[in-house]
Amino acid sequence: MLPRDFYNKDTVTVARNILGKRIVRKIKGSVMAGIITETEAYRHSDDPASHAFGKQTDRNKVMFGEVGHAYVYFTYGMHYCFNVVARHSNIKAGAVLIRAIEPEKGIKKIQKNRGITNTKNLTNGPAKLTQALGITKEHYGVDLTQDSNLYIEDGIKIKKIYDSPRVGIKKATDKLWNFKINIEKN
DNA sequence: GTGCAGATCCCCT
DNA sequence: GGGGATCTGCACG
Repeated sequence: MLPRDFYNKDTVTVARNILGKRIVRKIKGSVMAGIITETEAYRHSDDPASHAFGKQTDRNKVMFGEVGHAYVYFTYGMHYCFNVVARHSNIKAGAVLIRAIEPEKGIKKIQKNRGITNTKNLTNGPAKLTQALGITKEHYGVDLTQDSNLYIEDGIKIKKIYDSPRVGIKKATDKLWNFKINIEKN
């Protein structure tokens, strides 16, 4: 697993550094894993698009807690999104949204969870990958630096990172806090 | 290939 | 009571 201090840096820095790392998910003996290919940074008082922009609430409290834990939230009435709490210690809250992964292990299980068999659209979206890996609100607050049924470990080396505006938000669209890599050309 | 409507729950005001 | 860090299917052409 990645150590705790990997997440104890500026949220934007962690969002870049975590590209190419591997998410591992274990369910009853079967193992799924994938390489992180797209992320977004969400910070605190300087980021109106962040769930932690305002005060601390029951929903966002994990973003104010210890780094390296999972922040899972439910949205649009049917989807879960998966974040990792990460911030420099002089900032109160922050998290990195995992938007896409490249499937490596357990593709059959992933296809079953998604209910489709094609390989392109399996995990290329924030709600798709949570469905694919079976991540739900039961993972809210889970420590990702411990060996459990969900954690993050070192992965592959990265060459080029592409910076873009974040997706699906209406505030702070000037910030280029969406980061992705191209595995094919890596 | 593009674009839009519908699904449908939880949290915050 | 309103809107959201989304995905899918269907319509159109």
